Amino acid sequence: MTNIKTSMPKYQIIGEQFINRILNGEFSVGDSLPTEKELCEHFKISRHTAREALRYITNTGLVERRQGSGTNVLRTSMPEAINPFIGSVQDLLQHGNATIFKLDKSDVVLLTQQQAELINANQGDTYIQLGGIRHEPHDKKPICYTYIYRKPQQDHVDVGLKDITSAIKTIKETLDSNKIGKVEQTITSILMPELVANKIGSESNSPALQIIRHYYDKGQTNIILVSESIYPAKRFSYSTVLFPE
Amino acid sequence: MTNIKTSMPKYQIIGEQFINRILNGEFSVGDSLPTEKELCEHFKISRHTAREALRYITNTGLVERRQGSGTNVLRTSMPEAINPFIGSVQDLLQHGNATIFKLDKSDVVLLTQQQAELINANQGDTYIQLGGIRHEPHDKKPICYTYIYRKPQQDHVDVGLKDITSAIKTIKETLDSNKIGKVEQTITSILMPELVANKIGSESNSPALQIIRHYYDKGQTNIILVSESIYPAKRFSYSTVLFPE
DNA sequence: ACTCTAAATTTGTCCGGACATATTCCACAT
DNA sequence: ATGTGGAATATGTCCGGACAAATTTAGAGT
Repeated sequence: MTNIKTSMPKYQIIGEQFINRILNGEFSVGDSLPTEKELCEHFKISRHTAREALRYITNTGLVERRQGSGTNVLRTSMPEAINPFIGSVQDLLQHGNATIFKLDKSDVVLLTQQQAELINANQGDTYIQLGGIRHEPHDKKPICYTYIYRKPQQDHVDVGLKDITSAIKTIKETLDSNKIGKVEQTITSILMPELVANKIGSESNSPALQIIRHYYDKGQTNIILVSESIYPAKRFSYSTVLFPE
Repeated sequence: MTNIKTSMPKYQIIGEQFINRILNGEFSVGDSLPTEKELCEHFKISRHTAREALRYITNTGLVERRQGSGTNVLRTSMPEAINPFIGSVQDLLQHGNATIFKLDKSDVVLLTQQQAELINANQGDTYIQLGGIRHEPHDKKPICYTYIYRKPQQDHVDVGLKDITSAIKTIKETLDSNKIGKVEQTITSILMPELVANKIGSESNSPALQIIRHYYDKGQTNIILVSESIYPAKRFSYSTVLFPE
């Protein structure tokens, strides 16, 4: 699966090539990559393009460049992608806005025992369930699969969620930071369900992070909605910073 | 404190300027930064330098660039510099004090590739490694297995850790709350290693939560020690509450 | 064998230009 | 109003060149 797309820019083609060679063990830690000049001559490209290719590789964190010295291999495996520190509701929503949510399904369901436990509800309750994939912006790489649950409350939000065309817009309006009192968040470890694995291009039964969030209103008593997100652990982890006092 | 250093490159000076303006609230989320052309004209620079400046800003994660559209503000605070308050270090230590840590092993080890990646160190480095089981005080059921890593620093802490009889006391003293500046915490999902599974009576290869904590000193530059805890997901999850700022 | 210096190497910064591609905007037709 | 198409705008890719700054290498001298 090198690349079907011929439309990839030169620097990216060359960059990907070296990234793969590093990951495949053709370069060891400490080894030097070709210099800009060597890349120019070998690939018949301008120095600018060679530099862009090396920058592309550097951005993965696999190599390091030092003026006067060259480009050296730092690691031979992809560093884990770490999600940005989320410390407040604002951070959470900003993170949501910085990524793209692609709706996959919209249903009204009767909660199974398992689902009910997850979202602290009762088995057999009727809930609106949305499912979707969260992507990096302008990148096809999926971040996670997210289910959104909402207890029907016979209001305009219900109507908006049930209609696929307005569902995302409705979610964004509902999760406005000045409508939210608090968010309870529970993180645990599960095995990637096959259904989700297929949709986000991950491996079934591999370790996965499951983050469940309960969004409460300003009064902190009513649950606005509940989300369940499943992240492949190979690519993502959850980081926080704690300060004394 | 604009810059005493006149040796900063143009793109960086301009980039820093806009980063500060974003952090100071001069731009809101969704606002557009000047276009490349506008930067060129305003600062009398080439398009290349303008692009480098915008790339410099983009690398902070504060803005996003889209072809044909422009440069838009994604967030107005530095992802790493936020003051999140998910729980305090005190809470963490309190929990630690309320449980019993039973030392299982004490060694000086050369870090494997995997271990080095975990604790952000270099492969082959010498580290003091402690392993132990954390119990509830009135319950024999183990909570988690914890590894503690410390880079030898030729001080009394080293000596204390290496001696089994004083190791636990030394850990408690070292992690005294008024010696700690911050704790960075990373949570991910793994499969329960067989070695750990046996010791805490869990199932091998079942989903597990792995929490890695980096304890920094008051200056927030030196790592005092690193801990890695493995929890069986069937029994434990990690919960936090987020509030609006 | 060693040190110091100068040259060569390599990346960093900055300028100029050209065309490609994605988005936005507006006039025009429906 | 609606939407369709093309112009204007904005970023992306790629080329050429020049000099600066850091590092490495090689050589001269002791």
